[in-house]
Amino acid sequence: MAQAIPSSLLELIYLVIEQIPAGQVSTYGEIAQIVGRGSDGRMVGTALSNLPKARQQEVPWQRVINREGLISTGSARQRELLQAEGVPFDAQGRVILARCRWRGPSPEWAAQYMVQTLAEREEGEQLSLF
DNA sequence: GAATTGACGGGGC
DNA sequence: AGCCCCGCCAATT
Repeated sequence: MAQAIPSSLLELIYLVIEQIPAGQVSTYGEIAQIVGRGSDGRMVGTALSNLPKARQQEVPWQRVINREGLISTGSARQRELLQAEGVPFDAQGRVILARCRWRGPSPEWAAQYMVQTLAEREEGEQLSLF
């Protein structure tokens, strides 16, 4: 088995974010949904705002954006990193979530760390193809 | 220990 | 689309 389940909520949040593949993104709310344990989007935001400098190299913080597809920090640096990974943006500068949203951890991984998987999105989430 | 803050989200208008 | 209010709760002060 890989590593132990983090005892601290912040560490677990970091661990989940580390699972997001390059080129894909997730939202604060979804990370919280996966982590469970009563966490919510704000906590994920708090966790990232407190992300130690040392961890910035292992936690892909840039792949977590808000539900609007906007970069909450307004950081140009964050956008550059995402574009470099191939994350699609629309003309309004919003990430096209319909095309690069992370589907969440595999059932196996989720079971191993006792976290949740994302519910299937049956909605016809507008495939804003323009 | 109490009050405040916040890289959020959903719902109502 | 935009705006406002409210809940949620760890971290900070």
